[in-house]
Amino acid sequence: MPVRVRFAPSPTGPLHMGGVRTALFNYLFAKHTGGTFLLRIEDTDQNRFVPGAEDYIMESLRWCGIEPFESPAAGGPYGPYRQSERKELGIYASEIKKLLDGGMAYYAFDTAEDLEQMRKKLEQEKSSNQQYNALTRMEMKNSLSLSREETYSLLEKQTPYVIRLKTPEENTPIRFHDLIRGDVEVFSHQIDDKVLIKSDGMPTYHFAHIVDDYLMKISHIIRGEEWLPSAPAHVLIWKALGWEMPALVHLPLLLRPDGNGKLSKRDGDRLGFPVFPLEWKDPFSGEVSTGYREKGYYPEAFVNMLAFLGWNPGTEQEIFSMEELAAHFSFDHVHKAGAKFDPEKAVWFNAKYLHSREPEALLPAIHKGLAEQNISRPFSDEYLLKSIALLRDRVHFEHEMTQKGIYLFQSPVKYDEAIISKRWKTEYRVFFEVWSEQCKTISTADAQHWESAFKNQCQGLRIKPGEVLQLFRVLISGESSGVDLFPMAALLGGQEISARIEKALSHPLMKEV
RNA sequence: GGCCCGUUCGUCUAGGGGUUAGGACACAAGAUUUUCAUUCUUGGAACAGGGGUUCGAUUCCCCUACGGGCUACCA
Repeated sequence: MPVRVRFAPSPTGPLHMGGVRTALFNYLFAKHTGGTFLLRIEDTDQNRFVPGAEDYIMESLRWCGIEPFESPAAGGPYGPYRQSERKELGIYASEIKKLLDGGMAYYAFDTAEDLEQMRKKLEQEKSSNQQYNALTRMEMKNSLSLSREETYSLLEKQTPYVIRLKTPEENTPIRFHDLIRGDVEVFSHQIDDKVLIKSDGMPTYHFAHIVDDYLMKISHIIRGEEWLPSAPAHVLIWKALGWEMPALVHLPLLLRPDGNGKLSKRDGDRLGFPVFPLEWKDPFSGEVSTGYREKGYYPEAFVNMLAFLGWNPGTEQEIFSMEELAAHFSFDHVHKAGAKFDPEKAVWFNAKYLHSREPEALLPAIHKGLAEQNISRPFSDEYLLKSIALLRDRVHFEHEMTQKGIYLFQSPVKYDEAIISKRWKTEYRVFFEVWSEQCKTISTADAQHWESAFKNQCQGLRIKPGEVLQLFRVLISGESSGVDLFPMAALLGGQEISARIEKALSHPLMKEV
């Protein structure tokens, strides 16, 4: 049986990184086995529909390089790929009729108030069972508790109803196998009579996904662990429909970095990291949430990081391309426990990718960064390449090269006050005046030459290099730390260095101290 | 409350009846002959607890504790 897997999000908002990881594991498994990965939109809840969410999901997957072979946009042989459109085809209606006719599902007419009352009562009784199921349904208003005539009359009067799954009357064990968790057993009285068709005529997730997975010939259901508790009910539905079940795979959850609980949007806001792949603007509130893309992450790094949340290759290799990931992926190496997300490791992954980029490949990023900082002065590629060589390994993101290394492209406008007040002495003024003059005469781009010239002068004036080294840096860059000092001087050139020193020496900070 | 799933350094994890319990992130120290970063080296740091089974258990079984998930006409 060929492998066919699906990612089935509902368009109720932006896809969060946990969802992306579920999509990724589906995709990797498909690629690994030579199978098919498809995207199905589960939009059966009309109340929660959010405009733009479906496009967001598609764009997120595209950015990550997780392209579905079949989808609402790409089409495919098992369409349509939106459940709302499948409903129009009458697929769910014909299947639910089989269940109704076979006595495996029934009509229920209870109102919201009825249900609330039942739950209250059960809670007051401290009953261990608090569900609408085999133990309680005969006390409710449905086609099982009502006479045939009463039921017909209610239906004729167009009384709102739902269709529920009829779980077994006896408390029988339901067993299933999960590729990650092994055998799981639950007793049927623990399961509720799940609503299969809502009063608006739409199927619920529980019913729709089973019909669609069957019709789309899905071989493996790979989804988050939050679905594990309802899996036994799904087993019952599969059996009632008389279909062979796909394999079940429940992935561990992504947990918040601190404390406990599922990763949520709030954690991102609070701890300052994105939880969404792409920026998202809420169409109702207008609230904007940032994304990994907008924060400057490479999609490759993001995917690599995500893959390692709950999975490992069993070796010590950590950097994997999508192809390598697919080649090595297996559920045998998926961890059972939830994984706490560590934003710092995400940064590390990005830096790792950045540091292995060829300098030439970083040219566009530098141009973009300079434009963003309104620096219009043209630089030669040679100059830019040398700057990249100096900057690349000390930053974590492309845009940081022109932010943290802005002094390579413009003369500093302010100086690190703390370091100046700590180190500056009046007698150094002479040193730097002499040094500035000397710089004018240095025309070489050889960093070694610059270093020995600087040290020679220190010796001549009986000053230890360590005393003035950092001041030299502050004078020409404004910063107390930065790229290698003498290569930077060599890059900027004698005239520029001299000009910057003179400009700095006329600054009030250097005058008054 | 009930049910299900889980538990190896702070975090992500490897391992699996006999190991100096391995790696990565983070952290600390040292080195690159005097800044900062990178890099390199080194270091501290873990098998939740209690019972079994066994010559031997971190590894297998049970219990407890703790954590998480689910408990909607949401997915």
